[in-house]
Amino acid sequence: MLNLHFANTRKDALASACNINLHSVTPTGPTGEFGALEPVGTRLTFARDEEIYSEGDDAKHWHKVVSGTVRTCKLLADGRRHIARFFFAGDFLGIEDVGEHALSAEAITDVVLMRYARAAVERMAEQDPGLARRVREMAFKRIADAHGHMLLLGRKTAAERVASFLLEIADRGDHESQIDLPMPRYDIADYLGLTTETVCRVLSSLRRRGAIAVPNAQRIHLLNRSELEEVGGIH
Amino acid sequence: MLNLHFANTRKDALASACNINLHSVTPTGPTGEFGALEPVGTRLTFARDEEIYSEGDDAKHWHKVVSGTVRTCKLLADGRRHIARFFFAGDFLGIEDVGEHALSAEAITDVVLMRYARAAVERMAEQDPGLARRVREMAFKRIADAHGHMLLLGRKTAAERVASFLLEIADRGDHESQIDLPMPRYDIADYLGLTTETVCRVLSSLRRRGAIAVPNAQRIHLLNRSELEEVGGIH
DNA sequence: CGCGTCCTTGAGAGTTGTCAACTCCAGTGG
DNA sequence: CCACTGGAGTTGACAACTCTCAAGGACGCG
Repeated sequence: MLNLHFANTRKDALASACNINLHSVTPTGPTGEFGALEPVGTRLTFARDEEIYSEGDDAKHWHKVVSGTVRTCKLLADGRRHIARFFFAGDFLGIEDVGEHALSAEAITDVVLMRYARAAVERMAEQDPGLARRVREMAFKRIADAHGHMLLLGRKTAAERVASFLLEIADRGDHESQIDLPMPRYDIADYLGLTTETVCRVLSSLRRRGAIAVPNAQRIHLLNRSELEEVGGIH
Repeated sequence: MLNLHFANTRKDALASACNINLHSVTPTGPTGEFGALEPVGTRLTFARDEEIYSEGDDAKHWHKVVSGTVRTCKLLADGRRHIARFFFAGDFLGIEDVGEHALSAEAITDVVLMRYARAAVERMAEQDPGLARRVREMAFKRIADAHGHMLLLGRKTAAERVASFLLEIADRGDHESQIDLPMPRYDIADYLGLTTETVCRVLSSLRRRGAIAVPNAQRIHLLNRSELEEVGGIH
């Protein structure tokens, strides 16, 4: 049952510090429906495998992913790990942590983030009912996602979990049937409550069945979506 | 892997309909921090095993539990079930369901609820930033709880899950070391991602180890909290 | 080109699920 | 009042899915 994943300690000397640029506006455009936040944000970059914040840190900020991929995770005392969610460009992280962070956040790839002071966001929400509503609705969406994931973790088989995962990533990505997996297999395993080996075996089995193609470890083509949906347990 | 739980179809003739009393104020006092909602609520009662709402129904209302216990659950096509949460007196349910309910809600015991029209709550939240903030914070709390439960489902052993469950219920209940389990074993199993048999076996094992006493199936005494915390995986 | 990390596959072990039998208890009806 | 009944709870024997441990292969980076 032990599942130790040691953080990769290799760090690029250039990027090992968190480079804070005081540009107050991101060049990538408005923050989705949260454009009002733009002026109060700070731009940050993190290198691959760098920690963005740690479980137990004061939750003074929200972050929005500008580019790259982030994971949030929780650890048990003996090192067993669970990944709560993957965050891609445009996703907000840390919104639910009120006093201190309940999860740690780590950069899976090199990452660019916008950082917003929680106090400032709260202040704006007190003034702007529309912003407050959008925050509520984002939180509601997260709860609904969590319910789906709990069903997956509590009741789905390994094959169903992996198939559901591929469909989820495909839905969140740009291409309908071609997906990019920036995270290693053990991250997928910790997200799905499995081991690396089991994830690999299921992927191989799906490949042999012709449901997917795996040109390289980071790229997967969905060849037969309906078969995946069948394996994934049409909810 | 099949885990069919057929709803108990026995219903008291007297209580089979949902009795709507048009009293607009509950006699049990203010709605926690949501006292402002009181005047817009309606009182309802449901009999044991009655459905309060179903997955897919329009989510037109919030509910607050006045007395009794409620479960919210999600089903897979073949009947496998997951219980997302148990709701006791004072708990709100359905807040996260925006368009339609993502889970169904069922009465575990006879239940009294207050029902609030979602539209009215939204309208009040637009006017009252304090209410909006309390709703946000309740949602954030639910997300944090869900993260803890996902860690349990994804990475804890059967013994750890049951021990964590006992501690959770004890913390949410009135007594520190005496807990009341209104739900049957298969509800606990579906909450923890286990089977009834495994839940029973772990409880028996904890009883033999002297960590708990089980005077009857619905009542459990925590005799050695620190041992439970150890088994439950501290943190 | 060599090293390290990640990925993949195999063999065997272990935890939990499945199936089955029995007990317990509450509610029911004689 | 008590036997009957059916669902829930408990326990045992066995099966199976997933994990563990191990080894080899692929790929990227220096």
